[in-house]
Amino acid sequence: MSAPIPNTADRIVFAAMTLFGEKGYGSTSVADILREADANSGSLYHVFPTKQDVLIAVLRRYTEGIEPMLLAPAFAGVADPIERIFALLGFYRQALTITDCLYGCPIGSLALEIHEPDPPVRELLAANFTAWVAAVEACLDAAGDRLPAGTDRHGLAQLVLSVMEGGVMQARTHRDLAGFDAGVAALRHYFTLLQTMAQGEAA
Amino acid sequence: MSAPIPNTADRIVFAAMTLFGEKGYGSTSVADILREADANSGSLYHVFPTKQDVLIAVLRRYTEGIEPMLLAPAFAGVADPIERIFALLGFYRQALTITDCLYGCPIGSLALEIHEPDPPVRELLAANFTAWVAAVEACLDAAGDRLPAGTDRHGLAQLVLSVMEGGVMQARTHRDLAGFDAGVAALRHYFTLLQTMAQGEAA
DNA sequence: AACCCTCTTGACTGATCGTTCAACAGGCGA
DNA sequence: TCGCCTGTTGAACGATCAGTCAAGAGGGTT
Repeated sequence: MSAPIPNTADRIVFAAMTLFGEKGYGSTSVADILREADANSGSLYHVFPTKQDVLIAVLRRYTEGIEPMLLAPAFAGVADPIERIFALLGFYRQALTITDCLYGCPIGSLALEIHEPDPPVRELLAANFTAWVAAVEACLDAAGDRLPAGTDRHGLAQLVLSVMEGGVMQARTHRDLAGFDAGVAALRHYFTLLQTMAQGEAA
Repeated sequence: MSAPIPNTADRIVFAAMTLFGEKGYGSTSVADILREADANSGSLYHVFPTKQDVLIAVLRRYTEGIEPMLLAPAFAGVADPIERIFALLGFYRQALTITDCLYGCPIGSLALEIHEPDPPVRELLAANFTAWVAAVEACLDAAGDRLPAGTDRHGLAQLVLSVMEGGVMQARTHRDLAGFDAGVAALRHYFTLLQTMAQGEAA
């Protein structure tokens, strides 16, 4: 378990992940990636046919990282499934706080930046959203009959994603967390009403 | 009222508005704009010091266009203030439908693409969001006591913006309206619950 | 006519872009 | 020791980028 020395390919992917998150895909040059990864262009093109293949590797790593890097830390110490959803939202809030409202969700940024993405890129972006929504939906399932019977849990999970992405967008644009917080507060209120409804059903 | 012949500056702004919406700011070259506007580089740089000033002009035009180009047509024939909000969301849905889920909200796309925008750009993006939220908030105000007393109308309007932007993002990424529709349906349900609450208060 | 001013033309610049490639380094099996 | 393979080096390439500029067109004023 000693610290593994990252090989060139891993350093490149990590550097690209950082830079794509900070500056976006189009505004990050291959030269930027090489500088950040301390590598040469030949090494990059020995592993990745094109810059887009670096993006694909980055998106794959994001997909793999959802569970260990995002859900696990966000859910740590939170047992209640509905509170887990808000803990997840709190995780993004923290990222915004730390970076002065600059860094939000890299998948959302890339999804809107890449306007006509090649099929593999679009599918990976979609897969990231799907996995995120599935994680929230699993929390809703775990909440069992605390939600009204017949609740569209998948649709509700998609609403949670919209609240997160829309909140990040507003926070970044206004350099102010208010828009993010307002969305989360309204969502919280909606969940309260849903749980009240479910209690009424039980009686 | 005969059709005015657009001058070069207007043609450039219109071309840039189209292209920034289709391909984004970074992926649109000045040469693209000149081709679309049928103009020469000297003409553009005679009017606009830099490419960013073209973006600023585009964002100004978007701000001016919110009322006549967005709200007026979306609200046409819809008197009920709460239905107006959903008519506005329907307007974006229509844009997604027409363009096969490619074209969403240009302001949202630009807001996430421009990562460290110069102050004037960021302020114009923020002004667009502010005006949009204010329009929704005005509908909520017009709904009067159909919403519970003490409702945070500004925060609720920000939620509506998040639902729109998050829905557009999901629709574009999945090339499928389902994520957009699910968010709107959940929002509709939340509004129904709020109105039920308000009726209970009245009794 | 002479002058001025606004706007247009389009070739041009230097920088930067993504990408290529011949040369080379080092470990490993024969 | 030899060849082989994986991976590295960094100069170089053509394309494209945002931006420049000297020249001129066209209309209004004197």
